[in-house]
Amino acid sequence: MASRGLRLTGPRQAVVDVLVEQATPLSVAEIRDHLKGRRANLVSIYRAVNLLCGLGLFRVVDTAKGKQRFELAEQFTGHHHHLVCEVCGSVEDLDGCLLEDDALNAIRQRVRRLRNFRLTGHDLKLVGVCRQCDAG
Amino acid sequence: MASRGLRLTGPRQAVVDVLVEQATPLSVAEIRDHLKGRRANLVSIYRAVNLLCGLGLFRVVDTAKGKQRFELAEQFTGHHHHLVCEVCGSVEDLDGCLLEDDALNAIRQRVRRLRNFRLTGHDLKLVGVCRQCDAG
DNA sequence: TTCAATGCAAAAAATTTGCATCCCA
DNA sequence: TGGGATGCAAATTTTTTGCATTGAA
Repeated sequence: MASRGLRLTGPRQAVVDVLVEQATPLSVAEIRDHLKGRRANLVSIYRAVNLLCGLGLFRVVDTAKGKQRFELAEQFTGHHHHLVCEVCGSVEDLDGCLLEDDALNAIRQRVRRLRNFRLTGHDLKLVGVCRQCDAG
Repeated sequence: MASRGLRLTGPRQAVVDVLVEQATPLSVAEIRDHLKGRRANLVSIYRAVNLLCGLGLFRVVDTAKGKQRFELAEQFTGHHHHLVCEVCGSVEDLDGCLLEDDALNAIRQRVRRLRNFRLTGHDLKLVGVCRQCDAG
């Protein structure tokens, strides 16, 4: 960070630590709720996640209803998918990839030719009902 | 709708028509911008899309930054994936499914056993750069 | 010691709710 | 004509911005 004239400050370190500890994508409000003792203004959390997304260290995950969640970039967590509960909105990670390389390469070429779309990645959301909601 | 004591009113019909015409998921604001002549208050659009989602006729698509987009349910459009531009946020539909039935069934059983998660569907977002943004 | 980062307040954007009026069935 | 739906206004929620002060390097 220093190389870009940026500083590793208390609030930023706290936000990073929370996302490292939690294995699941968190909203800004959830990050604040997990700070426990350490302090960081909500505004600073917003600025931190946006900065870190821009640096490629965090990633936005669109899973919640109209709320953005954030997680560590794939270079840290490895590629994975998400189990999203359609009842309560909870999110669990599922390591590994369900898409075959062959299928992915085929689609990459297809959308390139047909739509001039340059595929750079993908995001698979597995929707269903989680343990808690299925029981209740 | 009548069977449930609901009414097919002007604004509701207008919202449905817009989503039928457009082949891509639209936010509430985008729906309003496509009304062209017909009138519907922004609040009524919110209430309409929420009602129709509840009835299973519309579907929420989490693609935009902190905004929800809506499209017709799969029973009308058929199962498909989305090409999402990471630069401008535009969304295109891509018909068909990239996931093999075998892979899907395997994962359904796996998450059932390991996580007690009951899989009901999935959502694949193909991320990349669209024609316009790649050119500019 | 300097300039980026913070925190407060306030603005902006997105969504929901209350209530009197309207209008579809 | 009655009860659901609309529209306006106002309240909530989520996110961003302005600015004086603070603090990491």
